[in-house]
Amino acid sequence: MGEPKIKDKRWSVDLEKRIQEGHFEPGSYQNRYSFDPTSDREIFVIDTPPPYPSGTWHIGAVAQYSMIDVIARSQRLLGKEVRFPWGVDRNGINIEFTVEKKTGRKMRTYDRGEFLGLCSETIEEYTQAMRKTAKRVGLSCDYDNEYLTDSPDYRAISQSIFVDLFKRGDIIEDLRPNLYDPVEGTTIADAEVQRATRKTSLCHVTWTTEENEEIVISTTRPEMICACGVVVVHPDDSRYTNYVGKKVRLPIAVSGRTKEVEIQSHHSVKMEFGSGVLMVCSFGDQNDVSIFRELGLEPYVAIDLDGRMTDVSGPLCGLTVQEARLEAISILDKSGLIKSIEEKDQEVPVSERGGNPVEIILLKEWYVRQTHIQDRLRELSNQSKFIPERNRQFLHDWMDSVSIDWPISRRRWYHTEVPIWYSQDGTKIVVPPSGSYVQPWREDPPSDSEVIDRDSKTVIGKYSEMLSDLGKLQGEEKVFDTWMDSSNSNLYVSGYLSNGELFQRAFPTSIRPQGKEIVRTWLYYTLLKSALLLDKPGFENIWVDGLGMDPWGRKMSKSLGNGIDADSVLECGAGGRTGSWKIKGADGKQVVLKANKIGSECFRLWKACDAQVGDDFHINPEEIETKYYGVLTKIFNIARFASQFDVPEDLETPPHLQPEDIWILAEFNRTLTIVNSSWKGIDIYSAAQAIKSFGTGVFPSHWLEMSKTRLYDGNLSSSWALHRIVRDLMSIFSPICPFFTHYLSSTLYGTSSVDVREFPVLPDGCGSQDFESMQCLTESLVAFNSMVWKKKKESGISLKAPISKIDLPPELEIFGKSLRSMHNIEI
RNA sequence: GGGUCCGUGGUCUAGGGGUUAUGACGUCGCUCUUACAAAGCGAAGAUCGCAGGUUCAAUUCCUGCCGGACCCA
Repeated sequence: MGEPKIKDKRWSVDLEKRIQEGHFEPGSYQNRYSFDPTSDREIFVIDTPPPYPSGTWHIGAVAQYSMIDVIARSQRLLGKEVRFPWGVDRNGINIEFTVEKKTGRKMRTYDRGEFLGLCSETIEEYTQAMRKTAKRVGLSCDYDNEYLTDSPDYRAISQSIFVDLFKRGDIIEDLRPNLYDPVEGTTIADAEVQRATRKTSLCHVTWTTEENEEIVISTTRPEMICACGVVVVHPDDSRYTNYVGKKVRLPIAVSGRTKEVEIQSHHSVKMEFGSGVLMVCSFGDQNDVSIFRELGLEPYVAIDLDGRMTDVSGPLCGLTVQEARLEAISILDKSGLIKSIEEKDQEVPVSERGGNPVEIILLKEWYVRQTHIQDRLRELSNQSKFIPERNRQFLHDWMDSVSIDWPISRRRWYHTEVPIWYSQDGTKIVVPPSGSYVQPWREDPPSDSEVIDRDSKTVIGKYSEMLSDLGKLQGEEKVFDTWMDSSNSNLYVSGYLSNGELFQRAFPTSIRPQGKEIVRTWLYYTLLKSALLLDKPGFENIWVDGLGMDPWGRKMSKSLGNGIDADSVLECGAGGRTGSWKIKGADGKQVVLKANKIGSECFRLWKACDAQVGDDFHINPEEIETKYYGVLTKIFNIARFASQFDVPEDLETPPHLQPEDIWILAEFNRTLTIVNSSWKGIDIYSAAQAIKSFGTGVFPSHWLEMSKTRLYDGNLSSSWALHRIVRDLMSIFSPICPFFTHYLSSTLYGTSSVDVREFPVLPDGCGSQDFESMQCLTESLVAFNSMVWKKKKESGISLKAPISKIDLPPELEIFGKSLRSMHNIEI
């Protein structure tokens, strides 16, 4: 016994930062956390969500990410060889928007190469900031092998997979109606469409039949009359039975098409909407598209790629959609054909990224076929374990609603290029060899490229040998949807195309951790890829967490003004600074939240203890501090207390143990069992609860108080139990609070808890044959101690004052000496 | 319109067909007892959203409703 080896009197954010500084030293960091693909240990690959660098990293996302780190560390503790990659998703329209905003110039006013340079510079700044936050929150990623989705390396894999799927016929090109954002000039996928409520005018327009009968048609889109292919009524609607089969004249002039359309019946018409008569235009909305397909009608292209009306629209030609709508109303009004106009709230589809109203336009795009494989995909996905199980439903719901193929090409720039060149006559296609990254819009194919027949998709020769047959090549200008890149992440991190031996061992990827909001995109597309390429499930486990919400239960977002930046929470308390956050409360008024100290360890502990996986979690810094900082202080001081007693030479071999110590080892053993099975089952919450309740409850309050006399007397049994428990407690706690436990275990025992690669098991000789009977005493012991404490309180005497007339329950007589000494009981 | 989750002391939360419903924060009282006052100990505080139903028994299961949140059409 002597002075405590731990000098600090309490845990602090400054101490945490000091520990962190030493932790990222080159060398020691790699030894701890790098991944050895040739290891004999069981391989555990985590398909981490590559975050998109956008300037600030959201506290909710960081909270989620810190739990992925807990998974990584706990699997290391269980002895697995863990690959915890650090990937960054850098492709996409977001960074293009950022650059446009920063420079005040639209993308298309730039030279393409110049614009890419600007994007890449800007995203690099953001990437650096993000990596810093990742380290600050303690993510034990393999930073040295960082992957970027816009690197030639990663893009080469994307392109190779594209070529592979293309050769198999799973990727096709076709002219189809597509969702299109005319403002940003690009196709978008179903999954990227959102709904927005807008005020629209519902016009009731008078049309006349060939027999000069009047019929009123209600529409919110009079500018689309030029694309009308048919007018429909409900088959059961007796008001219009007589009209079916007749022809009506279009009420606005058109050019280059028939001026009349037929009235037909269709079950999709809502009789109670407007007049109950519907005009069906090519590509007015999704329903129009399906009716056109069903009736085999000839579509009219009314809107061009710039969002302007085409020739077919006659007097509206050249106007934007918005202008054309007003002009159409004005023309109809002048002809006296507007019966009335109603202002209505309408839900309109808008693009997720740009917020622009979406049009449906006929375009030649590339598609991944997906409708044919849904049944198989469901079978395969059912082989993965979902954590929690109920979140499987999100995937099933989405799969049920998939009805068209996935358009993967985009008319943007900062993305992976579609790796295709077309021959001069358009009948042949040149594709690059596997493993190369190409930019067809500015370079020629590599010499070892292949030539493929465009229709039959068969390889017809080598590019280098067919130069003369191809004529002047035309490089594809389109790029991939970003999900086309990020949906390869599991393949990439498991060694697909880069390390066949590893891939054999590592696929299906051990776990996919992610948020529930991207089930329909990232998860779905990844599973689709794995199914198409390998006919295998993508993952063994799929861990789907909830979302970070504000303290009032609303999703954090910029527009609501209730977002919190991650760095501000992690730094709160450093240098004694108080953190302060102004956010909008539930009533729209600004609320100021304050906390004095949080840091990464407290933050991680909070997330681990406070929210079950899959549940949305409320983020309130005040609460994080008040609920969890005390827990750290408590455990810190237990270690500090222990540090004043010499560590027994051999912590592997117990001395002859006394009943008090067998009892606490029994309790600890129960905790070890729970934590072990929780880590195995990727149940962070249960592990955290078990550790917290043992470490702040029965261990310090009852055993430690009861054992002080023996410890100060140099009793070996008690000091062995104390140190063995503290040491192993640090190990099992290290996945949640790595810096905290690293510091304590290194200081006390000379070995770090974060280096433990085997889950602790109590050695023989701990009296395990008595564990069961000892555990039965816990309840009685706790009750007895409380009774004495209460009695002293009621008598108004201090806890160390002597007390008499206290009888021990007979079953506690084996702890008699300790209890009498603890409470100063006089006989 | 569909799906998922949630409604338990002032606040947050655990649980789950059966005698006094878990824990934390806050509140109040006491205590600086050789780890810990950025702490400890103790106390008060809940008819478990509402209405039906199943049952000997419901806060727990079922149905409906009300309220909140998220996802989707």
